[in-house]
Amino acid sequence: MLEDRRLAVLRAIVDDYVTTQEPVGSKALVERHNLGVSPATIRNDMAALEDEGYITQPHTSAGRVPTDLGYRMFVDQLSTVKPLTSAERRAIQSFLEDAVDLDDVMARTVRLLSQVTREVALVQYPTLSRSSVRHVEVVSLSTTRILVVLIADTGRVDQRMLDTAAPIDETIVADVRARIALVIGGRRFIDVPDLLVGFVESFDIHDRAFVTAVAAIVMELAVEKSDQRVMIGGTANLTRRGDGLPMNLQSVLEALEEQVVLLKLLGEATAGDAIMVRIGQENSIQGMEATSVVSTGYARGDELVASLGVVGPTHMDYASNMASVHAVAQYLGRILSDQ
Amino acid sequence: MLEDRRLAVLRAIVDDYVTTQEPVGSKALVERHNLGVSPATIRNDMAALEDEGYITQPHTSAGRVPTDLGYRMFVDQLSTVKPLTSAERRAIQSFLEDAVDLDDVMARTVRLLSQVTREVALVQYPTLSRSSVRHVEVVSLSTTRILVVLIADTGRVDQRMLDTAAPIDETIVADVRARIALVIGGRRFIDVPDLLVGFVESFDIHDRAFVTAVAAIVMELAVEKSDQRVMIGGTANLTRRGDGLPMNLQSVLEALEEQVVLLKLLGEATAGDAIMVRIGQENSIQGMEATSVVSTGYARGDELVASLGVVGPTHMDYASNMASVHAVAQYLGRILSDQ
DNA sequence: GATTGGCACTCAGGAACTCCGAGTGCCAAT
DNA sequence: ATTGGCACTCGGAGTTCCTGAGTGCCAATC
Repeated sequence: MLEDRRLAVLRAIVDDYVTTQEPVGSKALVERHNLGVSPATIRNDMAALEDEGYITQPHTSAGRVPTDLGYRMFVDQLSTVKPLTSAERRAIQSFLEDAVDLDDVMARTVRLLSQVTREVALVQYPTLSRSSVRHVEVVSLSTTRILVVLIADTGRVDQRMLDTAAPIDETIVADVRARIALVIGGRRFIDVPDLLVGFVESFDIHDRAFVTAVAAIVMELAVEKSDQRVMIGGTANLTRRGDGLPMNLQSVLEALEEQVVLLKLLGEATAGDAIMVRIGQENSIQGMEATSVVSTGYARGDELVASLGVVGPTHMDYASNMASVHAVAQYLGRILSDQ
Repeated sequence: MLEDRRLAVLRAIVDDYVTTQEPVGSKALVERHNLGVSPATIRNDMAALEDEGYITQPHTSAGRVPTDLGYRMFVDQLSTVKPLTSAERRAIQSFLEDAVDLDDVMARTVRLLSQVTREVALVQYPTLSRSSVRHVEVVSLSTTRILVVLIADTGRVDQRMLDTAAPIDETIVADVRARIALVIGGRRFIDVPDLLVGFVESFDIHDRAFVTAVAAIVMELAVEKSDQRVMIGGTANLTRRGDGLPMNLQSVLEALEEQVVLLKLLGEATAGDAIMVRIGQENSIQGMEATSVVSTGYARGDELVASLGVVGPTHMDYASNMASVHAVAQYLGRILSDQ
């Protein structure tokens, strides 16, 4: 009972602080939420919560503000994911299904997510490693220039240029194209390195330098470059909050320009399709100590292929954002699988 | 003589204001620049400059600040483009020439430009219209799903998915692939629509629905989508200025999220390889009334293929930024042509 | 006619000060 | 355990004052 009320108080504090952005006091709390007790009682609870590290005072004689730990507790208590309204669902669906290609799907998703949550949205491109090679193309652009293109069954296309020392004959290019397609076509990206064992040796010794280079590029495309892309949108939302920005805008913007950082932010979310929330300092990235990340994986069919999520201040609306992230991930998965 | 000094005064005001960000007064002016006259004389000149609309006072009894018109005059007077140091040149060159493919070149360029100028950098992907088709590929991903890929001689790759109503036979796909490659391979993108006249009719009537769809996509890729991509970077630089931000950060960030807006910003710069500067309100885009754009075209070989530039507050360092934009455009062109 | 020193005037912005009220902790009573 | 009472704290809003950088104008000078 006592414990119950304390949790209710914490929840109420987070609620109020998220909406008003101002430290919340005991009196305001009993007025707005109908807890059936007096302010004095609440004060006792608040003192206890402060001792336990869930809330803090910006200065003596001011209301309380949740700490990272407080948000954490709050989020952990959130069991029921608030469902979206049917209007929202319709909007999401129709917005996404007009997409014409993978880039478009990603672009629409990031836009959608940032508009719905009013936070910064991140969407990772489907990873190649778990999908397979739909098509591989080797094209000569000039006598010393070759373009290698890999097309995944997710619709993702990656290409890479190759400059050779000596001119390459078109017949060899055609030969390589045909044979490499035979070897890795339809196979999983993750198996590509194994499949290419011995591939180079099957060619005439004169051509091996070239074939080796092509094989290296294919491997690079299939493995190393396989999850390098993240799309970002809604950065303008960082400035939306009332001036009381608890985070350094510049450092956040800087961090968000690094693909590597974005991948790290999302990458830690790969554990299943659960919704992951990283709050403030739980997040190890330089310059993002005062931000939270809500993310989850999304699937194509029944395979997780990548992650998406939002980044915002620690005093974000976790409940809504978790619901939105969840819903968008669901619909994105559906779109990817349908098509 | 008199006119000369007025210009010198304007130049000095812009110089000082750009560095200090504070209204500049007559006394400070004679101290910092060695104009051989007294403050009183400068005051007269300043009054005249104000009458002519080149400078203004934020409030009575404060120093002067350049107006958009003042910056315009200043920029027009800048004849000599300040050359970069040889160290800077080396840095640019080595940074750009490590790029592995077109995406990488663009990413490096945008990063470079934003770091050198400390402004927001924009780089447009090479336009297709003036380049030619290096390769066209039609691949069936499934029986009702076709992927069309167009590769330009600039190294740019565009793809587009097509869902068909009825299943398509692989032999037809191969036929279309071969014949369309024959028709438009090696030709200029700009000529593609003409070349495709009568193409559909050369097929069996049963296949025309499919062929029409493919042709439509090829045309779309070749023409409509031909200059749709702009890369952006360095948005964190928007927050760098001392708090006295004369522009609304949010509206600028919002505007910069719209590809269309970016294209418009750069698109107006296509006139030759001259450096174009659009100052404040000269720029018609919503939300960017307090920003300036410095941009120029860049060439591949001797053909202009697209534009790049920087966006920043009207009180940017025009001389340096113009030099940087010019230099980066030069080197980018060189890299694109070399390879 | 251009330049200059002198001078009265303006006014934004910082410093110092006051004051209010939301909020707290603690305690005795219930 | 809860509550009303009460003394205490202190950030922030509001006010006032003051300074100094900067101006415009004018008469004197070159």
